[in-house]
Amino acid sequence: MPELAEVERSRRLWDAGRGAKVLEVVLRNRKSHVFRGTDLPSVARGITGQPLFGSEVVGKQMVFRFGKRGQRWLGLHLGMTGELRIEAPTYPFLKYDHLILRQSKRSLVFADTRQFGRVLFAETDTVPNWWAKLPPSILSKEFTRSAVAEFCYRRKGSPLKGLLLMQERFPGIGNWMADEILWRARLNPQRLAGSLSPAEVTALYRTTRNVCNKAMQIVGEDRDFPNTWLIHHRWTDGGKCPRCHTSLVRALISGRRTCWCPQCQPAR
DNA sequence: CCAATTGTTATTTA
DNA sequence: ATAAATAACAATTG
Repeated sequence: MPELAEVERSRRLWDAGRGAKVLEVVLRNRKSHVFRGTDLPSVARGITGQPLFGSEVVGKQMVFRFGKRGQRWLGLHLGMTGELRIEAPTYPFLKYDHLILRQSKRSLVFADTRQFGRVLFAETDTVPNWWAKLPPSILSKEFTRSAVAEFCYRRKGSPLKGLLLMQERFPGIGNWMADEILWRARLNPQRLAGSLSPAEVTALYRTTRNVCNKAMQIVGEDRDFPNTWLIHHRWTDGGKCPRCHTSLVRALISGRRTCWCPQCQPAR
């Protein structure tokens, strides 16, 4: 379930191998869709024998840097079903394990059944283009109310649900987080971005930051989301709004399954 | 066999 | 030219 917080959790998992050398790079399923456009020989050549230098995350994108100066960049995206795991050093592999980095004390595993994820690689002392062009994180200083307001205007014809899924402005937001944010901001997901009052734009901005902040905190402390969050109620039939206990409604909006409370989030 | 799936991107439509 | 909708990608599950 890779959205913002889960991606951070994954990064942290692999980061356990920081400082340790990669003894072997195992590439399985070389034809896999996750390697579309990836030059596999340079991945193997570039990482074998190199220490894990550090890792970063922006939205749903992760980068793991290798080498003494961190000049070998391995970009990972988990797509819809990707996951990172830590296994024993001699762990063999399962069917959908695509990339395994062997260290003396552990194996770093990247698996993805549906293969919408992606592996990128670059060897460069400067930041690779695919990393440099990422938008500012939602929890960074550059993510401001006015940036959200401008985006609402530019995408004025988009339903709010679709708006929040646009990674160019809301990196890391996925299906469940979008629903969570709109529910908390009391905004109907079908409302068009251009229809928001200034107060509603403020609410959208603040709630977005808030939900991201809380999600990161919860993952950091390795806790589960409280039962007062919509996420626990949105998938099951007959789910009730945790706030007012009205029956939740589900429909396809912006092509994505969406859940909301008709009482708290009126259509207008 | 059909529909659905916590994502992105190329193509089509308006 | 823009922006929004749709199809496609691949695999599994009910």
